[in-house]
Parts: sequence; structure tokens; C-alpha cells
Amino acid sequence: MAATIKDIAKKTGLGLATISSYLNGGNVREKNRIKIEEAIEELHFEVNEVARGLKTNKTKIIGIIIPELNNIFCAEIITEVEDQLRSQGYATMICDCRTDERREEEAVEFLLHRRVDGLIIMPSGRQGKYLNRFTKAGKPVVVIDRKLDGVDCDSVLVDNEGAARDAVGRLLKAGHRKIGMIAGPKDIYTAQERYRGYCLALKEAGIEPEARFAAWGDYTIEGGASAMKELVTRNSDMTAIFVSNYEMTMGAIIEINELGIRIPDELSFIGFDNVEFAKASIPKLSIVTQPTEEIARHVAALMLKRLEESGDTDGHQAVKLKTSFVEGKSV
Amino acid sequence: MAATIKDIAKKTGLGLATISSYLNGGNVREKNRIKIEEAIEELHFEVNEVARGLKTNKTKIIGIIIPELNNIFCAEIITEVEDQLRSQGYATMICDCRTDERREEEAVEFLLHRRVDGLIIMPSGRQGKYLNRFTKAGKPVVVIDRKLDGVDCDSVLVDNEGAARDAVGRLLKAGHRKIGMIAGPKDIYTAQERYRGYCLALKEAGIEPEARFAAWGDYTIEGGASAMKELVTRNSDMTAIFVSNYEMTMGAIIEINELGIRIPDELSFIGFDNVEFAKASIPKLSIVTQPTEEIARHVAALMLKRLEESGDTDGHQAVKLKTSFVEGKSV
DNA sequence: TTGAAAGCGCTAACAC
DNA sequence: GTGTTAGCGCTTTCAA
Repeated sequence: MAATIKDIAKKTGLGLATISSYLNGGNVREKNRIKIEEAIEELHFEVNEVARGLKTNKTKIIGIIIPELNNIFCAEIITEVEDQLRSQGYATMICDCRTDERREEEAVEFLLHRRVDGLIIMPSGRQGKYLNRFTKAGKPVVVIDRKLDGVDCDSVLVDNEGAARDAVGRLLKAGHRKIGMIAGPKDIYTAQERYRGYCLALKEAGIEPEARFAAWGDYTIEGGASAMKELVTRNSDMTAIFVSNYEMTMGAIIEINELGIRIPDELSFIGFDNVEFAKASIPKLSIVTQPTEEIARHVAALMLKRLEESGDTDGHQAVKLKTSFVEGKSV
Repeated sequence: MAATIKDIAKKTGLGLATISSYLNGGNVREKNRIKIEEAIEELHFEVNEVARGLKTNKTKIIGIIIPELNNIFCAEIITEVEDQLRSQGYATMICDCRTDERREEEAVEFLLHRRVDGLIIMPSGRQGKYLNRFTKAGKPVVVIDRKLDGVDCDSVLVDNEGAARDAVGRLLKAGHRKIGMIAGPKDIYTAQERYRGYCLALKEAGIEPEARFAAWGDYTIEGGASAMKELVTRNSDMTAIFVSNYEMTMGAIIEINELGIRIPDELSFIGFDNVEFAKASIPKLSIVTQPTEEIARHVAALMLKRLEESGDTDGHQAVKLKTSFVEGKSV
């Protein structure tokens, strides 16, 4: 099979240490360097990262656990994170857990066995105890988009409350008073925050949030559609709606389409994420967008930094990023 | 750090081979089994897959190379493939190459060093020589959605020509004669096939395809939008259009929206992939959809099969799957 | 069934 | 600078 450094040593007549030194950027006599390079070329030698990993106790692999790869928000972040990490020589091992906490724990186990050097996770639940197996092993954990109870790690968050507050504020400014919201699952951190922002904006305008105006979806297209239907059926007086994630935005639009409701004449609409979809809708949707690339860069940078430090657990960081608002014609 | 089988051996007073045998499902005396299990429990022992990989020369990792993770067609397939493989104990290492052939070669190199057991790839180019380093090492390669020149591997394809032919046939049946097509990059296999299907349908209806009715996009949203603009500007007599991938479908719709063209009154439209988007559009779009889940299952099954065979290169397979058509109100 | 021992390919002391 | 050597944690003969 593949050549090893032993073969190179034999071929060049040099010792193992010299080859290893060359491979790791050490100093090697010019003459030998050439010999080594020739031998590598000739034998098609390639470092065996597995053996290296065993020896150094570093795999140069980062585990990534996400609720759903097939979700544009996740995909955008992961794409960028993977890119950043790979450019630094780190491979990524992605586990899609289908928003299932049990699978998530299994994935942690799985990655632990694989001896990944660090873990990046966008958790489904709130509890993070099972992550402590990582932190205890001195391996860095970076959490995306959620706050986790009981784990010692860095996190990169988005100002969800502010985003929702701002969006609902815009509806209020446009004169709306009966504003509905399609919220996410009650047990998900971002969903809670966005709902809080919605309530906050209403209260600031002197309006008491009414339960009938809130529907709790599940961050899926189907959930968005049925929540939309529920709200419309229940509240004939509702004049505007704020939908709090991309999948549900799409679902809501599908349902609105289905019901023949006209935007913005009969209902004003503010959605979430995915500029392209917003532009493709008729009329163009006004939406809140999250800075996925920025999130990804922060995540990768944090991970890389922790990896370098190797052990110095100086206080963990929690970065919080701002969302943007893209104006359409749906309000 | 983590416990090793040596620790277990010491603790139980047994030999290494016994522990290893237990770990790999071998026969161990009941009494010893219990002792081992207790020790494992107590010491929090976990198999080190890296060491195992070095010894067995199998990493139980499958490399996946794709043009763009942030592309729903890819994401859907990868999600399912990853799921299937993980359920069989295989981890996946995903490399997103941003549709860049140079990056793709780098990724192959990268994964080769990592000693992945197999490779699943959706290539950007047509040439696959650089994949031979895998096949020569006796490692299975499965290609998705493209036909590659000069590589010995399995592939899972979609009947693109038939799909396009069918779609255009529907437009013809609806009475259209001046039908435009937004095709993909000329050097991509699927794009060529879809274009061929378009031409075929026209010819079958006695119409000679005209160059002015074809715009060559690049499978991106922006590309779809500008191709749309180009076609509309160039052909005032065009009454229908067929767009040949999801991103361009979205781009085309954005542009149509921008230009204020009404569907289907002024222009009939058939798009590609992503049922949800099609449903969310006004009017609902008629689209061709690819069986992503089925593709993924075939890919995973083929890979797993090859992995088991370990070396018997009995003739390689090329599975070809059918697309579906989802009727909307855009024709 | 179990134990001893060798070795997978590499790195890292250490001595020269 | 370079060679020698020991081992990372595991599997796998081979004997017992």
C-alpha cells in the first residue's frame, strides 16, 4: 500500500527523525531536503494523519452538531465554518440530528469516540450537561445561536429579542395594532427571545399582548402554514403578522397563497431570513436577516483560538451579533 | 486522560487480547464479561477509534465532496447520506468546494491524507482523473449526479434529459411554440442533458431549436435572474420558459417579479426542484423535482456495499433515477 | 477462552 | 542536523 516514512528513510538512507522533522517544517540540510523530496515524489508518499493523530493525541477534526443541515440558516453557517477550518488544516465531521435531542446525545458520544479536537454545536434543547464530557477532556466547545444551561463554553448568539422588537416596531409605526406572531417552539431559546421582543415592542406602544395573536409553530414549513391558518381563522381583525424563522415564513406564505389573502392590502407581513426568497415573493417581503457569515467567522475564530490555547480556560466569551432588516413591499 | 484497554486489563487482571475480543464482539467468559463491563463503567473507558483506525487501516470515515452545501439539492442528499452512513457507524467528512475544480482536487488530497475509507463526490468538472488515486488504493468512489470521464466508479444519476423533455413537452401541449430555456453551465453534465431534453422535445414537435431562446446561466440565483432578463429582452415573442435548476428558478422569479411580468398570463413557467418554493410562489409554480432522498439512499447503499466487498471490483453500477413533475398554476 | 508479543505510521526525547 | 529508540492505543497472530 501507501509508502510510509520508513520507506522514505530507507530510500534516502536518512533516519526517521530527519524525515519527520522535514515533514513538520524543521531544519534539514539542503542536500537531504532534496533527497527527501525526490523520494516522496517517487514513492507517492503521503503523511498518514491517522498515525500522526494517534501519536499527538490530536485528530485535527472538529465535530459539528446541527439540528438540520437541510435548513438554510444552518447550511450557510456550516459552509463558512467548514471553509475557515479547513483552510487551517482542520477537517469537520458533521452530524445532522434532525432536531432530536436523543440523536444529539448520540452524536456527542460518536464524536467523542472519534476523538475530535473540538465541538461546534447548535443544540436543540436547553440542557447541555452531556457536553461536559467534552469540556472535562479539555476540548473546546462553541455553541451557536443558543444559550445552554450548565456548560462551560463560548457562544455566538444573535440579538433575537432586538430583532423581533425592531420588526414589530415597524409594523406598529405603520399603524398596525392587531399584530400576530408566529413564534417558534416554546422550549427553544431563540424562539423565546423573539417572542419576548414581540411582546416588548407591543408594550412599548401601550398594547398588551394577547394570547390569541400568538401561534407557536415548530420552525418547519408545515408548522408555519398551520400556525398561519390558525391565526387567520381565530383573528379576523388581525392586520399584520410577524413570522420568526425562515421555514415558517415560507410556510406562512404558502398558506396565505392558499387562502387567497392579499399582501399587504389585507395583511402586512414581516418574515425572517433568506433574502432571496423574500425577493422572489410577490410582493417582495420585508424580512429580518441574520448575519450568517459573520456568525460563522466568529465561531471558527473562537474555535481556532481555543484550540491554540490548549487548556488555559480564561473566561468564556459570548458574542452577540446584530440582525439586519431588509425592506420589501409587504408592510 | 481517557482510559485505555490497558487500564481495563490492569483493573480486571485480564489480558489485552481478552478486552479487545470483548470489544469486538468475541467470546468472553461470562464472569470476565461482567468484570470488564464494570471496569469500563468505572473508568469511563471509550474505544479510541483513531488507534483502531491505525491498526486496521480503516478509519470508518467517508469523504464527501460537494459543489455547494448551501444548495438545497446538495443539502437534501447529504443529510440523508450522512444519516444512513452514521447509522452504520461511518462518520462523514464533508468538503464544500464552492463549485471550484481546484478546490475539489485539494479536497481529494485532503481526504486522502485523512485516510477516508471511501469517497462520495458530486464533481464540478467532467474530468475525474484525480480520483484515480482513490480507486487505485482500492477505495470505493461513488459519483452523484454527474458522469465522469476516465474513472472507475459507481454513479447515481437522474434522467435529466427525460425530465427536460417531459417539461418542455407539457409547454408544447399547452400550445406554446416560442419556448425559452435557462440552461446551466455548458461544461456541466446535468446542464447538457437538460438542454438536450429541451431540444429533443422541440424537435419532436417539429420545431427547430433557436439559439436566441436559450440562455446559459451558471446554476446560481444571480445567473438565473440575468439569464431571465436576457431572454425577455431578446425575445418579445417568447410565451413560455423552462428553467433548469432550483437556484436559477428562484433567480428567474425574482427577475420576473422585478420586471412586472405576470405568470402565466404573459409567460408560462416551469421551474426545477424545491416543491416548497414552488408552492410559496404566486401563482404556484409547476416544477420538475428530483428524488433527492432516493438518490441519497442509493448512494449510501452503494458505498456500504463496496465497503463490504473490499476489493472485488465486479463491474461498476450506474443507477439512473426518474424525476417527477409537480403541477402548479404557472402554465 | 485467554495471554504475550509484535506492530500499524508517526512523533519526540535524547544522544551523538 | 541527524539517528536511535520508545511508545501512542489498538488488533491480531500464535501458543498455551
